[in-house]
This record gives sequence, structure tokens and C-alpha cells, in this order.
Amino acid sequence: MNFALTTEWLQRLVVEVASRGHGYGATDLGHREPVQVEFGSINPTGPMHIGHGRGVVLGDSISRVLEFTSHQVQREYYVNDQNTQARRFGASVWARMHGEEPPEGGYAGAYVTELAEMAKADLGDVDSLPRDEAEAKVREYAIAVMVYRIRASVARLNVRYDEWFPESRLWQDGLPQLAINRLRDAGFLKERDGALWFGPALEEEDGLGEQVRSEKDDRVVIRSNGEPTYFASDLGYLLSRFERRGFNRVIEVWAADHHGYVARLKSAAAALGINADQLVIIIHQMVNLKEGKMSKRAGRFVELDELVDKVGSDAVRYFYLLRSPDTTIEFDLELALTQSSENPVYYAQYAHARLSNVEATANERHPKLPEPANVSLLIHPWELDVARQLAYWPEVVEDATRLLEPHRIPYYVHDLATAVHRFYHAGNETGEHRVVVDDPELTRARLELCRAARHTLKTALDLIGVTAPDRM
RNA sequence: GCCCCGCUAGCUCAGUGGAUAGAGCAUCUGCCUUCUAAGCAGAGGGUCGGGGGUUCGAAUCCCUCGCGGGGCACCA
Repeated sequence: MNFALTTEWLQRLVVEVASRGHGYGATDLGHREPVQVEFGSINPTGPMHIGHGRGVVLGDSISRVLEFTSHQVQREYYVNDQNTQARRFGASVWARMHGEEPPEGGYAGAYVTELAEMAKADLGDVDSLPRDEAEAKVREYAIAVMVYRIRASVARLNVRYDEWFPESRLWQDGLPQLAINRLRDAGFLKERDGALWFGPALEEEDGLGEQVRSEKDDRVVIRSNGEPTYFASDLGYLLSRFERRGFNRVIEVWAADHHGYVARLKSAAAALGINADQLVIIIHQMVNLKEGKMSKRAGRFVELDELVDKVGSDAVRYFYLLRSPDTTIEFDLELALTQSSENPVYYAQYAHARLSNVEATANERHPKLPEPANVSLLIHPWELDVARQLAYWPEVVEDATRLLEPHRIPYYVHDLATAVHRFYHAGNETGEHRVVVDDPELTRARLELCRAARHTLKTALDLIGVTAPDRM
């Protein structure tokens, strides 16, 4: 695409964008494709920290972009409510309720003790039950509280979910069992050392299958003690989504520490008869603290809530989305706090607020303006530059959709805001270049440009979940 | 050992074959009696980690080496 954008073409674009409003840039790219975006699904055994925030913001923005381009999106959080970690968590709370130390590999944070106190108050007679049942009740209770808190944390970041899907529902519906039977019939499972293993299958086509395949690539589905692994649940989860719920595509957002599982899950999907290309796994790199690795056990992590408290949702979202998922973030909390007032998000929001203010001023000064706008009066370079930026927007949306890369949007927002600030500033230099002037026709033409730019700014900010204030 | 990500201005990062490689921050110089200065204009700052290759053309594609981060469980 390399064509000169003529003045006349740009002027017509301004009219079109101003009239389409917030729909400008939306396309039918998705053709109503049913897509699930699953993101942020951490074990509900502790609070979200700033690393989780990155995945949550990324998944939410991908969902927003897909919705904007006519995909039928369902946003899901997969709640691990009965895996090993959940059991350890429940056992830890149970231990604290009885004045004991958490078991080996358990959870030791202060919030565990707090949960134990809450459980004692809310589950009064739990100790009259047999130990197994009591612990299960405590686990259920503790998980429910953590999920509640996670919901609150992500809501503060302007993140929405449609479904909180519990792992236990898969087993109730018999899906992992169904998947295991299917894989067994197809010859993908084998028993060894008393456990049931899944062997790789994807390599068959490349002619290297026999060389690549080895026992160490196998993955346990059912442990030798008869307990299923998370992998067994994931097999059922694939059937749940691709077959029971009929999603054409499933997009998962994972942190880089899980990347090794990508090939395994894809080969499992293929073995189940699902087209592995329809399972899209987006890996984002880690968020590390400048002081060192985050670690729950060492008590060295920053809670997401704390960051949102101090910096605000808009700044947090913009900060995360300004980076490609492939970049590791070294997080400096102190710097984030001191620089919060000069966060680049305000540059964009300020442009929006200025436009809103100008439009309000125009309405006061000129209660009646001519219709329609005579956009041939938009001739200055700073005016046409705004229009030129507007012309780029649909392509940005398309790239962000096709590549599932929302980070392209804040960069566009910045460029559009720059054009807007220059346009506005021209009126500071010389009064006659203001939007609101004595001539109603000229005012009306420039107002048209303001509306087009403001709508597009608002649309773009919406897609990254950042608010567009009318006043700052 | 194997797998994934990164290496671009002093710092943090954009840029998936096409013009003289860009932005923010930092540094320096100007601009508020005005529709909002959380803004605008300008300056300095680059062997795009090294080396090969493909191409009319490479930060971008291929190979290789180096450095940094992450991962290779009957945890998830």
C-alpha cells in the first residue's frame, strides 16, 4: 500500500470518520467466528501479583480487539479447584486452623492464616466431619475466597470475564475419561511403572518421528497411585471447548515459564482429532522485579492490587500493553511510583480531553453551526496530518487482530495524540488557527476534525481498556 | 545437552523484504495575558550483539557463534 493521500481524499475521510463515530476501524474480519480467549488462569491459591497482571491485561485486550473485528468472543478463566496445588493450599489452610505448620510444599503466606481464621468463623462445625471431608470443605471454601478476590482484582483493571470454569466440572461431565478412552483406542497411551503415559504423535509427518520419539518425551496422564494429573484434565478441557462448546479457535495466554508445555498440549489436541492450528497459545515473557525474582515462598513479590492502588488502572494497562509480549519486563516499583505522574498514558488522554474541551467551547460560542461541515476548509498541514493519522487506523486494527498483538494500539494512540497536540497547539501560536473562531463555517469544519479524532482516540483507548476522560 | 524469548540512541522500547532506522525518558535551547503548557518547536546522540549467506535491496529471511532471561516433574 503506497499511494499518496490527496487533500481531498483526507477531507472526505474526516467526514466519514466523524459520522461513523466509534465504529471507525471495525471490520467484519472475524465473520462471527466463535473464539474462546482463556487467560489469567492462575491457581487460585494466592493473590495475583504484577506478573499475572501482564497476562490478564494482554488477554483482555486481545479479546477486545477480536470483538471489535466481528469475532464471537468468550473470555474464560480456568479455575484449578482440585489439582495438587489446590489440595496443598486447602491442607495449608486446614493446618493453620489447627495451629499447625503448613505441610511440605504448602503455602505459608500471611493470607493463609487469615483464611484459616475466616474459615473457622464461617465453617463452624467443620471439625465434626471426618478429616478428609473437613479438609475438602476447607479447600472449597478457601478456593472460593481466593477466586472472589481474583475477580475483584481483575475488575479493578477493567478486565471482564464471561466464564469462570472449574476444573472439577470437567470430571463431573466425564470429559477427561472420554478423552483418555479415545486416546487409548487410538494407541496413544501406554502403561509403564504403574502409571499411564501419553506418547508423542505430532512428529510422524516429518520423517524424524522415530528419532525424536523417546520415553522422556512421554507425559503422565494417570499417576501410579491412580490420581490423574493436570494433563488428564487438560485433555478433557480440550474436548469441552472444541467439541462440547464448539469454539472454532481457542486462544490461550500463558507466561513464558509454561512454554515447554505448548508442544505437548498441541500434540494432545492432534491426537484427539482436533486441528492443532485452532489451538493458539500466546506466550508472554516474565515480569521480574528489579530486586530479583519474584517468589511467593520468599515473600518477594508485589501484589497486583498494590500496584493498581498506587498507579491506577489506566497507567498499569498502558505500561504493560506498550511492550511486545516477547520482551521480558524488569519491573522497578519505586520508579513506577515516582514516574506515575509522567506516564505516557496521560499524553494520549490529555489529547482526548483537549478535544472534548474544544467541542464544548464551540457549542457555547456557536449554539447554531452550519450543516454539513465544509471540510474543504481543512487545508493546514497540522490539520491534514491529523486526518492522515486517522487513515492509518484500520490497518493498525487489522494487524493487531491478525497477529493478536494489541501492543500495536498504544503506539498508534501515541502517534495520533501527537498529531492532535500539534493541531491544538497551532491555535495557541495564532488565534486564527483555533478551532473556535468567529467564522461559524470554519469553526464547523475544524469541529468535524475534532470529532473524528476524538472518536478514534476513544475507540483505540477502549481496545486497550484505558479510559478516555473529557477533562484532566 | 535440548527447547522458547531477547540483544536497535546514555536508559526503556517500537519497527515480520523497500525511501535518510523511529518514539518515550534523560541532556541542552526556545515557547503560556490565548479553545487546557499533563502541551509545542528545535539540538545532540546509532558499525540495529559478532561473523557468514540469500536478494536489485536485510534491523527484518537462512546458517553460525557470543551474551542475558525462561523452561525441560507421577507440580501447574
